[in-house]
Amino acid sequence: MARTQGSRADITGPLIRDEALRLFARQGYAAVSMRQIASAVGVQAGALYAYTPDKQALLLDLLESHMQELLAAWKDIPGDPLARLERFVRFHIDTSLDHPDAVFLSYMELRNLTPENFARIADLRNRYEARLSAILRDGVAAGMMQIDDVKLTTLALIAMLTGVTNWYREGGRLDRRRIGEIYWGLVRGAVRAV
Amino acid sequence: MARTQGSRADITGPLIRDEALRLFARQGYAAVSMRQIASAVGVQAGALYAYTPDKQALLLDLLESHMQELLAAWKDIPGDPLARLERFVRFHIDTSLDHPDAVFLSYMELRNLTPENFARIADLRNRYEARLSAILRDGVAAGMMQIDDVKLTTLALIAMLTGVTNWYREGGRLDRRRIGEIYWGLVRGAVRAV
DNA sequence: GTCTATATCATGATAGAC
DNA sequence: GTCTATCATGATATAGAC
Repeated sequence: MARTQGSRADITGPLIRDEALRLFARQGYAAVSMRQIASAVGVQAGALYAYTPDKQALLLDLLESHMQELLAAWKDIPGDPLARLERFVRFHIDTSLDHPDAVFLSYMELRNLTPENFARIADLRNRYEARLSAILRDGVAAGMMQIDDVKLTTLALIAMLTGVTNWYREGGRLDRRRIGEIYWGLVRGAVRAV
Repeated sequence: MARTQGSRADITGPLIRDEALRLFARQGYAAVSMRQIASAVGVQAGALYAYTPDKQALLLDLLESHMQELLAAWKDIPGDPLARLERFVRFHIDTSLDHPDAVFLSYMELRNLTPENFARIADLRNRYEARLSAILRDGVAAGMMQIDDVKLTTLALIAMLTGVTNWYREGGRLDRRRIGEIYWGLVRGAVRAV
């Protein structure tokens, strides 16, 4: 028995997520219509509702799976806090540049989440920040870093690293490896591990 | 001769700008309706159009005057590059905390500007960043700082400093002076001026 | 300068055919 | 699973009275 007209359930779902992420990041959640997403996917607007109950659930899904992926991807290693910090810096930059749209969404569209959904994302974000805080604390304890305030330094460093997505362009003046080196130099100095 | 009904031209203009800034920052440009702004001001939606030709012009006006104010407020001083850098750090943090909504808008709603309007804001932003780059270059020339890449370091530091608006809450654990100290410590280390 | 009323259009979401 | 058609709502912006 042949499929019904134009059914492509296997690829439509991921496509909706991809296009929604791209459009939300470029124009903002509120500025993007369901018709616009549907058009980018190549279906009619009504078809989207076979995959998501509503627009808000689509946003939550994008943010939540990004944060889950981020948490799952980072594997700390035992040993020298300085080596762990360098790995974190390069990991965070690489991941941010691999998923610039998701990173942008994560910082910009939290306010468009319902309070309950916001709490879920904030919790995931806190767990990620705690990974960096742990490294900094260990570095201080080992006498290898000098840090006035671990919590503030965590937030400051993450803001600095995430900022690469604001200006990085593929094929630009600096490649990723070089960017990682420069930022690692800044971070190493900031924690007085020169 | 008495004024016509409810006319308050002297205060309505600034009020519209204040409320629009507040609402745009909290909900996003696209998510805020002209009715919503009017309601916050205490007039009907139609009255807004006596002050702005349209919603886009209102956004441009807010962003442009914020950047102009920022540029006008920063006065560099001759002398020790390190002292100049410290002043810049404290200035940027204080200004960001004084105008958190405008700072947020400046980073967030550029994408909702028309290309022409975007170019105007980007130009102002570049001029501001150039102020910091100049200090860093002087610091390197004087042998007081070690910086791999002045342009990148400029962007990294500004992203870090601006990040305070993401978590700062009036009356929180740390006051502004202490925050300034901590960030200055991070910056001083990052440029190897320990 | 502000109000009321309205023109025009786009939106999120749903119903039912296939 | 997708389409077409549609409902109900709310958007920007304008016109004309006061």
